[in-house]
Amino acid sequence: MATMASSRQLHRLRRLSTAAAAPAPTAATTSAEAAAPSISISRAKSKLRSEFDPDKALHIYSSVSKHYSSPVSSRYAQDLTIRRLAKSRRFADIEALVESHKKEAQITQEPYLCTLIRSYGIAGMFDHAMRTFEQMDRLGTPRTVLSLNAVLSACNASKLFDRVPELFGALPGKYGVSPDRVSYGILVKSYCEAGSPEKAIEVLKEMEEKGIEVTAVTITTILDSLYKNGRAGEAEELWDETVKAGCVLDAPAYNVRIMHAQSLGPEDVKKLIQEMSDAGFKPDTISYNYLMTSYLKAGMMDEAIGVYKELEGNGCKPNAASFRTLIHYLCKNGDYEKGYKIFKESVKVHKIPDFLTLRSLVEGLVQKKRTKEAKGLIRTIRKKFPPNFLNAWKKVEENLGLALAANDNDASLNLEEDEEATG
DNA sequence: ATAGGGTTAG
Repeated sequence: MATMASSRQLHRLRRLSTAAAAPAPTAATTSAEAAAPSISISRAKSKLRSEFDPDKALHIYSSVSKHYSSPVSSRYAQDLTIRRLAKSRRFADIEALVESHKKEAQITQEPYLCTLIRSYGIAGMFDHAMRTFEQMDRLGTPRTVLSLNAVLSACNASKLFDRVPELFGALPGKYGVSPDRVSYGILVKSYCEAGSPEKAIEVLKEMEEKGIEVTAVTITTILDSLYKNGRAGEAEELWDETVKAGCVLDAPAYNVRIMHAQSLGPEDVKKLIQEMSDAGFKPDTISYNYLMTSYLKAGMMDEAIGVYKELEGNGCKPNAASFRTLIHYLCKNGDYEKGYKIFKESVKVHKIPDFLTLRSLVEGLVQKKRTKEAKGLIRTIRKKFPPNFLNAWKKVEENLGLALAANDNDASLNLEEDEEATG
């Protein structure tokens, strides 16, 4: 299974090499919709999380979408379905699905229509998003800044960062809608994503002149971009100016600073977490993950495990990244037994790490002759993962079978037997 | 009811 970071990179590359809206040669059909039984949104969410087959994802989503209640409650399910379909380049199916929603009675409600614009954005189908925005008069949907923001956002989501400033200039006049602080936030994001945080800072000046509030969200976008472009000095400057201007920075803003401090060392991270607390913002899982990671990078494994163990006491829960990072570094350090313990905890809360981490864990366990643990891990993986993951996993198992035959005479990993034993 | 921060290592 691809990691988040690399799949995002792949997505970017893919977008550059293909016309996003070009339909895949698969048949456009939403026939699943007719047959889908009704299920609750929360049930759909949990099913969608583990469903990697886009057809099945579509089926699950369709079964819930007709019970549409509000944009918020179905957003997660909708986004996930679109992402699955887009990843498989099923653009014709996405179009069929989204267009079918334009026939719903709620289409005259702007928030509902915005979810459709959003879906096209997530799929990288910006021209469809734009067309939906333009169709609003015909569909009888009143147009406010909400849909303006939706279409600008879809432009960013489609990675067309250069087009956002252009649309920001043209659309308000053309459609008689004034941009608000969110619109400006989207504009700022586009400059940052295009690698020009200095242009984003100029936007801040324009906002001040026009009396539009600059929020912590907008500042955080720019801080992140400055740090990522190696401009830490300018980031600190912006932070100080923002505080001086009386804008309240919050937990996500602190986390951007902590992200940067992480590369400086655990002491710097600890100091910032303290500063964050003192300022009245509760450090969250993301903050502590940075602390844990900085310990791991410094080879301070016990301290890192300490951070992990204290998460709960600090009112936080480990997330998928906590497990993955911790197990990854424990393996790198040869602490496979400790890694296995953490792995078992990740299974309990349904946050199993990615393929590569699991591979290095099981290989390490076998190498250390912890056959029982290795078998336990393999049993769990077979139960928990979808078939396309298991195809790659099978190769890992096969290689281990060879390694075992060569090094270990009595403990062979007879996987067929194991499979039967667990039923 | 729209805009922000995350995870390995190569």
